[in-house]
Amino acid sequence: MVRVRFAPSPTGVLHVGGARTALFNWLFARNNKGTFILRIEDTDEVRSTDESVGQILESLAWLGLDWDEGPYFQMQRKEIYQKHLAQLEAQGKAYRCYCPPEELETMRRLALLEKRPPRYDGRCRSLTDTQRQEREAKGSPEGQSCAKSQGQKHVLRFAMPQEGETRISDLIRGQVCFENLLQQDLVIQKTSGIPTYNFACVIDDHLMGITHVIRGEEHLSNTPSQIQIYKALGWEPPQFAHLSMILGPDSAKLSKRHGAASVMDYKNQGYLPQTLRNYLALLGWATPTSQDLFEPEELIAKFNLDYCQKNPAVFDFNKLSWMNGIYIRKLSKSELFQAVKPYLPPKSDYDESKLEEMVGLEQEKYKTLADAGRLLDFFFDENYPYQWPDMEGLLAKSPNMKTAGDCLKLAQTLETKFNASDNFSSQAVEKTLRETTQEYKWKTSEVFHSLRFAISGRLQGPSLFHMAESLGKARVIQRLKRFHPDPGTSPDGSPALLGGAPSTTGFKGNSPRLNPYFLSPGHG
RNA sequence: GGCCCCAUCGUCUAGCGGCCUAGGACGCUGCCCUCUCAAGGCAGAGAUCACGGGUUCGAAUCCCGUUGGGGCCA
Repeated sequence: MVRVRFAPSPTGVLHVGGARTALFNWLFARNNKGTFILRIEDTDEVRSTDESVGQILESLAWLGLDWDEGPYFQMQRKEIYQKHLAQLEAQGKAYRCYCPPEELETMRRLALLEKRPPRYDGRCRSLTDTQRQEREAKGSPEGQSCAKSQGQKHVLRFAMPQEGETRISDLIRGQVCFENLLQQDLVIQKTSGIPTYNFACVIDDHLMGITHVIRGEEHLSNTPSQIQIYKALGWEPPQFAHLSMILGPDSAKLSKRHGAASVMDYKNQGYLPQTLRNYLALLGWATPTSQDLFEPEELIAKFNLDYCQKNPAVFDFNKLSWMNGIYIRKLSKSELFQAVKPYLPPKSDYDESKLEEMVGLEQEKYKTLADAGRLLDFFFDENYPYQWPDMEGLLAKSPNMKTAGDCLKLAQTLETKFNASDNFSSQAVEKTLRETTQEYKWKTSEVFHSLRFAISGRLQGPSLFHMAESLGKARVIQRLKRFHPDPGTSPDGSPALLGGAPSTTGFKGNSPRLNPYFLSPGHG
């Protein structure tokens, strides 16, 4: 029976590297009909926070990675570690070290200076009983954690075997060999009495019956020490699988610097959980056919540790965006609307069904949900500007429409026609437009683009007829009245060349990063 | 500094001794579709498989070394 765990330290947000580890564990468990356990490794009493625990749980839930057991908290299991710590000490497999932190620091510096590996020399290992009593009496070390109430006068170090080697049969990397003599006697219990990460991890993995430890490559170097602890306790180590790292575009470890590093960053920027899950699965894992897109069940069915990649993977924001577009297009209109809603202006004159219709018009263009701003802003802003260079561009491409005045005339014609008709469905709008094209003997594009420009201030947008229908007759006519393609014809006489009055809604599309709606969904 | 890991198009990767004149995907370029932008379809550019030695009839694939990147000790 497969039992795996994800064991984050609650010292910050859940990063994509951690999320990928969680995902692979989860996939492995589900694929093998095994158990996925969540364990919070909060033994770093200084840096661990409840807030971080909350964020990690929230991130996992958002990604849809549900756990079968836990969360367990290591700080609630201190007695358990205590027992095994005492056992090792009694058996002489661990010893008290009284070296003060400053002394260790000096030793390390000296070692580096002499170009030796900066490892603890094991000087406390061979202390006699009398020497030990002396140290106890003196009361060192004086580390910060020692100052705490239950501080002890020593740390406990694990006595690594001095000869032989430790072999790891890694499921991804194969045989990896470490010489025992080169491993240092690592601290397994701090002066505070709390076990260190490496120790608590071993105890829990054993006691929780973990069969496969799937974790990041950064833990590979810790593994020989951990294996020796298993042996000292008379336990069989689990199987190990060390996943390659995830890097940023500059080949450095992925971090905040690269734009988004935490799972919640991606959520807030408008990525779908199914996108991130699918994309993360592709970092360091691939099927023999290099398949890119997976249905959730398919991913579980096909997941296999044998397909894991050994070399590190660079996180490709481009591909993530492409994939997000794919998943956004797969949403139903109402799902899309619900997802995009937090990115829409908090208030507008449109009712829900109208909004849903508008959101759906641009479904194939979203890369992220936050694109709603860029894509739909003109629906909400009656004071959108007209840019003269756009008008010029329009004229340049129009053999029949010679001047801005011609454009205005067309707008007036359309205004009259729309006014005269009761039907303002997209079909009716199209009919009117095509008729007008005939009458004017212009190219369809000349007429269509002119109307688009007049009623939205843009040359790009959704299907013109549907866009008009969504805006509604009254609004379209109002916008046509407002249309002023050049300064001479501006209805209020103000210079219209470089755009109209400032936006009243604050919902402007060209610089989404500056707009609060795009930064935080759920605003307002 | 020591130990450990890694090395195929810009990126994610397929490949596990002959099917490879190296396949797919993102991105890029062009064409088609089209009321614009997208989406979609088609085509194209892009990798002397890090380098140097071996082993073999034959190597991207196995071995050794070098270089480069990363991790741990921190």
